[in-house]
Amino acid sequence: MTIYDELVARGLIAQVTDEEEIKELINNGKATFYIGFDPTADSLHVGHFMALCLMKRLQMAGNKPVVLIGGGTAMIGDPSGRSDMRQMMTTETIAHNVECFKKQMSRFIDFSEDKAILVNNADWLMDLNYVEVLRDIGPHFSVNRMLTAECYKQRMEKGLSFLEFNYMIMQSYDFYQLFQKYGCNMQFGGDDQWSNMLGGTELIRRKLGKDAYAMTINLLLNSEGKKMGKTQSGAVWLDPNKTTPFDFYQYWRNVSDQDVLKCIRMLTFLPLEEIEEMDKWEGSQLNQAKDILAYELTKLVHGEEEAVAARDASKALFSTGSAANMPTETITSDIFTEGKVDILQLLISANLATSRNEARRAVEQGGVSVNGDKVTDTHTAYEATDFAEEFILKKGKKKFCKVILEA
RNA sequence: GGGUGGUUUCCCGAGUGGCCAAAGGGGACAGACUGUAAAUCUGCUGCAUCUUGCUUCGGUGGUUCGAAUCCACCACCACCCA
Repeated sequence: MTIYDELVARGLIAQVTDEEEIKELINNGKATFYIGFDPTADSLHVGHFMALCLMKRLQMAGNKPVVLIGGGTAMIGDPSGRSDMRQMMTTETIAHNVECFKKQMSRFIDFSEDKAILVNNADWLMDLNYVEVLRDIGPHFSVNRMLTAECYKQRMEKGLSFLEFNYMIMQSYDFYQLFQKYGCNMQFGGDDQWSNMLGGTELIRRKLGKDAYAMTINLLLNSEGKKMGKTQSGAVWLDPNKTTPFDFYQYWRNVSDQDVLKCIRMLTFLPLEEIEEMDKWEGSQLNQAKDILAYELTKLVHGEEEAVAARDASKALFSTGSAANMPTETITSDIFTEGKVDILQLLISANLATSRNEARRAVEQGGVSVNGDKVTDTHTAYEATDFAEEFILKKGKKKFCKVILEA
């Protein structure tokens, strides 16, 4: 099976500029391709992870990846797929994020022996001269056409600033630069990037009279059409300090029935034959598939050890198993008054509630338990000696932790 | 630059002088049912010393016994005209 066919079989490919040519190039390991990542946060998230997996797959097939970190484009902010303007980021924040990205990337992509290149578009975008760029690039873009681009459509109602409007031009310029510098003839990215990417291929054609190609991968959407990898409290991060391996595991363990197989297909490296087998599973059997998905992804992102620990902790909570790998929260004795802590304060200190009101509600509604015993009285209090033994605090069905009192 | 409309609690959105911690919906959270799924039903959703109290309705000042509601100025946003 060729790499292109595999990408199709996994449901990854969304749009391509020239299917035959792209097949020819990537199947034979002749492509030098780039994917851009704007450092808009201090950690990569699931969307980036998909792109990195795509890179890895193509790299394994002999193609050469160019990782472009958008230290320059992040100064502008991509309006694609957004209904509101991005918060402008300070130069310092961007620089910090660039460093964080670099660190995380090396976990997924092999940069040794020139097998992959990492560049930052700040290196060429920051020194551009306004008038020169206008004269050089400007004539090749039609405002009329840009305005009809899908990525700006949503913004035509809410408003689009000139700053953001220029994003497409910057991204196109990147491709043009990489084409010349590194012979980079392909750009890949999320499907929301399609119009920006086309801007680049067009610019190369007009300026250099040469062909370049673009291909987008499907965004990971759940059955309700919403982007996956987001929780109410924000993105699911790859940085273990921002999303613990356990929470990461739980996120995937809890995807809905309809989404499991899609996720396995798109995100894991499991062989397709194995996946086809799972596709036959139904009903509660899908829980196994969810476990596989969660385990595989946690392993890819955090390593095998963490994946085993997360799976273990999850078993301890939902079936039987040791409490050894449970998430822990450490408290100190300064939350004690007169040698005691009440249950409400304890919930807050263990990060299971944000206010006493919220904690009280949880207790009153019967959602809180300690070591398996339901706590019904909001005045329940504990002493230091209570924490000498195992103290497992649970709020709701899925949130819990082992509380440890620091001496 | 001119005009018009707007800014309400996580989001949408009602409220135009006291009965407003603020309708309704969504989301979130908790409970029941389940398979750590979905659907459904119930409760709940500012903070706290919790049947009392305190702080919120873009910002600042003012009118009033009393303001999310009235007035002034400022800021921001959308639309129309230039």
